[in-house]
Amino acid sequence: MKKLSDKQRRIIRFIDRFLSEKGYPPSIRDIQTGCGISSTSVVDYNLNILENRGYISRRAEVSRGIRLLNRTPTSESLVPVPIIGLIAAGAPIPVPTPDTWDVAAVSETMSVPSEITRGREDIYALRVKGMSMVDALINDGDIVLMQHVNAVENGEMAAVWLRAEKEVTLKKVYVESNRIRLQPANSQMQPLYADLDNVDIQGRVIAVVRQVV
Amino acid sequence: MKKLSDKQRRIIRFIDRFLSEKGYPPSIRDIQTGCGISSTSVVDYNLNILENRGYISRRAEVSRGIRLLNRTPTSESLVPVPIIGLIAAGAPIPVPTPDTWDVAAVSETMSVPSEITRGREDIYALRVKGMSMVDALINDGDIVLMQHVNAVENGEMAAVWLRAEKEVTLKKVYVESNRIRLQPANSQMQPLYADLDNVDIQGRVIAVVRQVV
DNA sequence: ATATAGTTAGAACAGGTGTTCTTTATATGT
DNA sequence: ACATATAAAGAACACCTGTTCTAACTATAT
Repeated sequence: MKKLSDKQRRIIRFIDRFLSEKGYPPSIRDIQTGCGISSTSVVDYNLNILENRGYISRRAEVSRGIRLLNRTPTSESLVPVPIIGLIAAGAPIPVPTPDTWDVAAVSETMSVPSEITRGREDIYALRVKGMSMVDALINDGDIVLMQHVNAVENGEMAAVWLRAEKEVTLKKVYVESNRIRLQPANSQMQPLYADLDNVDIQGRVIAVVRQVV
Repeated sequence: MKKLSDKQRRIIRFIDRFLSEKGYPPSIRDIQTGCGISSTSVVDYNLNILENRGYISRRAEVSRGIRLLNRTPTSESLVPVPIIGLIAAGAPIPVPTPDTWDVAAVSETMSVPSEITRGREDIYALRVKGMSMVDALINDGDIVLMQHVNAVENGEMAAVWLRAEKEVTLKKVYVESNRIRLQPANSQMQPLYADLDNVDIQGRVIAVVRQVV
């Protein structure tokens, strides 16, 4: 696919700016003056190219009927996720309740793009306390996005409660004949083997977010 | 403040639906037929009321110049970030250019909450290739959000290019008298010391995102 | 040079669109 | 009942705006 011309890139950027500043799309003549183009037909010409290449969509005969594609196609939005507690060694992770699901009832929330939650609704977040998860490449202060399930597919990362050790750990879970292999995210480290009835799956790890600054 | 009439609430809901479905605001006549209203002047009349009460804002004489207020107070929104390349051992990270800043010109983008970018504009993303960053608690496939700067404050995490070793590494940077201390994110690991003119600051790390499933 | 595709210019048309005016209807308060 | 404010109807106007047409101008390749 051919690259966009300088003018076409300028038009897209202008539409974007105009849209977020004013809240409605620009008319062709807005684009004309805003990008210093000599004729409306030139704008029309380049808009058609942009439409054919999938950058915008236009509604014929509709004034300001331009929309930017590929960018927030409405399906993309912010999903509020409740931060319901801590994840730390020595204590099982908090179990989400109908109450803590409620974004309004929880003191702390974060917003994540729906890209990440992908429509899954039963998602909550935990703040990591301490360095006990470094073998999972998770640092003190990181936020772990969890989904409340009590079984996971082989190879998925889960919050695992080890009954005997009284520890919660984040590992990839593989069920093998009569034991469970817990594989650290850091593939250079050795796996851990646990008895079937020594492990409780407490949730599935969806994502890890570390805000540095 | 008086309550909105049934018709006015219907109008607002219609504008909202129309906007998210089509990507551009409705015309007065769109609202008229969409809400089953008998005259454009009635729509105009009610829109003026809605504007006076702060529900919408209108641009006089501008077709479809309606915007919904009070919704997404601009404080929280999704910011598109271009993913401009890879970060891997043995090669410096790609330098963002005016071209790669342009979200429209880049093949891959991700959306992050403005919570994370906090208004900073010159932010880009890199995908981590390989396991060379495990000492920074960063895994193969993670995405690193960067800000293009060539100097950082003491203690900030930066992408550091080591000239002699021909390696890029992510470390907390501390300038000490005549050398630079590079502290791994994993505080259980030992710091590295480097000569002042052996290091290039290539960018500041804003956040790390690891999507597991 | 010649041909071809890509791009630009200017003008004009037809319909969309916000606005305004007058008249009538409905509600609200005294 | 009366006065007043609020709401609605319908029509008409003037400008906005997408579209289209023709002509000219580049650039590139043959």
